[in-house]
Parts: sequence; structure tokens; C-alpha cells
Amino acid sequence: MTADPLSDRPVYRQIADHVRALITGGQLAPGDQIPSERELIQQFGASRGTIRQAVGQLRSEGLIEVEHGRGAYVRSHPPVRRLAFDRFARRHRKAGHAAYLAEMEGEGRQTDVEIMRVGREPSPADPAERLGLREGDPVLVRARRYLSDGQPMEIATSYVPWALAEGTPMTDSNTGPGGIYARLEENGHELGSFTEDVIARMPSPEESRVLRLPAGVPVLHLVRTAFDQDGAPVEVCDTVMAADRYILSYRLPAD
Amino acid sequence: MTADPLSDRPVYRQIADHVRALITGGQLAPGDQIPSERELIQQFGASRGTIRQAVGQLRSEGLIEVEHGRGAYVRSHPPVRRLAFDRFARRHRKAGHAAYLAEMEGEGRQTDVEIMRVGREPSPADPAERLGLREGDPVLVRARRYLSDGQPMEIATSYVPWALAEGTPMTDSNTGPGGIYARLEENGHELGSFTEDVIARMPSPEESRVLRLPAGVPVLHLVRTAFDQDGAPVEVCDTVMAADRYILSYRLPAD
DNA sequence: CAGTGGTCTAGACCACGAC
DNA sequence: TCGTGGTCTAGACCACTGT
Repeated sequence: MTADPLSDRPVYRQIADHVRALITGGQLAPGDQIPSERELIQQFGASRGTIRQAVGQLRSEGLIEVEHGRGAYVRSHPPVRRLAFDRFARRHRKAGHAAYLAEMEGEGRQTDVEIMRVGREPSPADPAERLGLREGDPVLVRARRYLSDGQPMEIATSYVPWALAEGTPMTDSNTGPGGIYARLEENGHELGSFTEDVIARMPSPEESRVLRLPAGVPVLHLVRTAFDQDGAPVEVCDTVMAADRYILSYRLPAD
Repeated sequence: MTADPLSDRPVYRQIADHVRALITGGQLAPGDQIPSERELIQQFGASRGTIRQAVGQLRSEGLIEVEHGRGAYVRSHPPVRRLAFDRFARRHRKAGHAAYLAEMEGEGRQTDVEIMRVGREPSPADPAERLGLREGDPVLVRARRYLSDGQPMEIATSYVPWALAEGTPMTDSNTGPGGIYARLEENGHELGSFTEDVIARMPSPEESRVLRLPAGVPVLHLVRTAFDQDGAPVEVCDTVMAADRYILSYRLPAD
């Protein structure tokens, strides 16, 4: 197997296509090591720069994962969590579970929640607008990171108008059973519905670091607003999740 | 401005960080050209390979767009379309609009739909399972590409059990006003609801080409299933969309 | 230690776009 | 024609992993 320098396809592309075919064709299974750069240099008679360009291509496609000093391996897809459209149903809160933990039920995973930040802060522009406040108005901010079996899964930041949060366990590290939605309902803000805005994009270097994302994995960015039964917004939750670990599932009305 | 080769941050990273700061700091506005590779070589005293590594970094973050022979430019975000949770409401079909076209209403955009493939085919495994069929059972397949002002926006492939499609205008290139959902309802399959599964991932080279995606733009992959009022699945629609052009908006119940 | 990938250099020639 | 990015070479040294 050699590359054709006269082809209209550049050499690095030919090499990437060759290795990609080995992967999609099943000759290289998830977890298998692909040939080392030096081996590919021999095999294709190309220089190291060209080989690295080919490997970088596969990397940015999310097909391989490279480990310094060990080699490059075919990515094995991480276990995927499906987020159901009814994940904020009251019965989960009544059962004493916050939405995230409800999802993990029966999956037998070691789940951790790291509280990164809790406190009274001036509201940034976007959550303020969604909450019907002005930028800078006081809100309770709760930022936390969720992990599953030690793997970072998502970073979530909640904003609650300070008037609704003051003096409740929402301002503590531990909000108690059922999470902040349960606390809001106990305090007379029975929830009516949620809206969720979803976009996908590439992570910032910072997000890449915190979520320990391999190259070629985008993030799902969700902004959820919780409304009480009068349609007044009571909470905004901004979530950045590793896109290769989630399926979002929704229900849409036909009328 | 020079780079420090003794820093723990590699030189290419320092250069990328410097240019990124110019962009996020506003010194370089969307549409502006960033310094050329030769200019960066002068400015930082680095070799071309290092400069190209820095530029490649910004590219994979989706911050710049590079045009061969012209230069590299700060990405200006394309107009974003919000897909509302009620986009399949019956009133849109009644008004004679298919869901996609209903979205464009009032936006003043030149919208085109290219029919890529229409016909009777054996069903692939995934849509078959969702439709309660077996792999290989006959289905109507409709694949089309949507464009807005000449820009490819999404590729959608619908699957309808052949028994429901046969002899209806669904099998024609032009399905008529209201799209296939309107035709299904006319034929006694009043729609009850839809489910939509959403994932985000990097595009395949093929998808990149068809959607004309710049580097560093992921895709949103939706699989929507339409159910009739008895809860029987009547259509599956598989959609791949350019993630930088959409916000998906959903409503979730609280009980 | 040997083998892996990570960074970097200093060149070369080519393809594309604008003038 | 000139300036831009695209591809490629043939080296070099460093950092990490495993034996």
C-alpha cells in the first residue's frame, strides 16, 4: 500500500482515507491501536509532517483518540445516556430525586455532583432577560459539574431570582431531596412547564479541559427556563454537555 | 509581540491565544482578515509550520474561516433559525404549509428544496425498528436538501411504510400543500404527536461537502417519529443540520 | 531503555484570487 | 504578477509510557 503523489487527492488525505476504511470496514475495532506514525512513514513513504496531517484529520473526525507515549486508538463510543422528555416530571421530585439523579436510576453508575459555586451574584444579561429581570439584578447562582463513573458529563449553572431563593435551602450546598425544583414548589411556586433551547457547537478550550473532551467532540448547549403555573419564569439553567454521551429526547404536539 | 519558547505553553498555543484574544476582545471584528501567515512568521519569529498549527487551532474552534488565495477571516455568524416546539402544529398544515416552509414565514428568505431521491426502497434497520417493521420491508423514502438564500441548511430523509404511501401524492416529487403530514391526515392517519431524538457530532466528510460546512462546525442529527392518534408510528424523518444555523426549542411538561 | 506522540525548523513547490 | 494559503520534505529535540 503506497500513496500516489500525482493523484488529485493530496497524499495526507489518501492516507487518512485508507486508515478510515480500516476502521469503518471493521479491520480495526474500537480500542485497537492504529499503526504508529513511524510505521505509516515506512508504509507510505511519506514524511512525518504528512503522516501527522493524516492522523490529525482522523482525530478531528472523532474516529481515533491519541495518547502521548502510547499510540493512537480507535475510539470506543462511551456509554450514552438518553434524556427523556419527562425527566422533570413531578413524580421524580416527589420520589426525592433531582432530575439528573432520576436519570441514573437503574443504570448502576457511580454518580457524583461537584458544587463549583453557590451564592448571590449580579445576574448576567441572558438569564436576566429570560427571568424578566435586569442585568445585574441579584440572583442565586448554582454552578456544578456532574460526573458518571468519574467521567465529567456536564456543567450546569442555575439562576434563580434572589427574592425566590433567599432563606431557603437552595442557597446551601445541599438543596435537599428533589433539588431546587422541589424547594421552589414547597415555597408556593408550583411548576407548570419548561422550555429548552438547544444548540451544538465546538467547545472552548476551557470547556474542553473541564469536561475532559477528546478532540473532535462537540458540546450540546442547553438553556432551560422553568415557569410556574402562572407562566412566570422562576429559574434558568444553562447546561454544557459532552455531546458524545447524550441523546436528547423530546415530544412535540401535533395540534 | 513575540512568543516565549521557554514557556510551558507551546509556541503555537501562545500565538493562537494571542489571535483569539484579538477576536474575543473586539480588535478583530467578524469579517476582518487576521494577519497572514507570512506576517505572523515575522511577528513571532516562528517557522511556517508553527504558524499553521496556530491557525489550524483557531479554525477547529470555528473562530476563523480560511479562503485559499485570499486570507483568513473572523467568522461572522450566519443567521440563525429557531425551530419552535409547535412547528408541526396542525394549523401550519391547514394553512397549506409544510413544516419547514412555515418556519420561513415572515423571514423574507429565498427558500429552496431539492428533491434528492424519492421512491420505494427496502427499509434500513433503524427506521424499520421505529416504524414497527422489519429491516428490508418496503418503505417510501424521500430525501431532500433544504437551502436558504442558496446556503445548504439541512438534509432530511423521510421513511413512510409503503402501505400508507402507495397511491398517494407522497410518492410524487411534489407532495402538495402541507407536505406529507397533510397527506397522511387526509388518508385517515390523523397525527397525535411526534418524538424527536437529538444528538450532536462532527460531520462525515460527505456531510461536510453536501452541507458546505466550514471546519469546526458540528451537525445536529435529529430522528423524528410521527405517531397517529392511536400511537402507531406512521413516519420517521432523519435530519442532519448545520449546527451553526439552528436553535432547537422544546417544551417539557412538569407533570 | 526503546518506542510512542508533541513541537519546531527552514526550506521547497503548487494552487488560487485579485489586480 | 504578486500575495495568499495548501502540501510536502528531512531533519531535530523533547515528553510521555512501558519494560
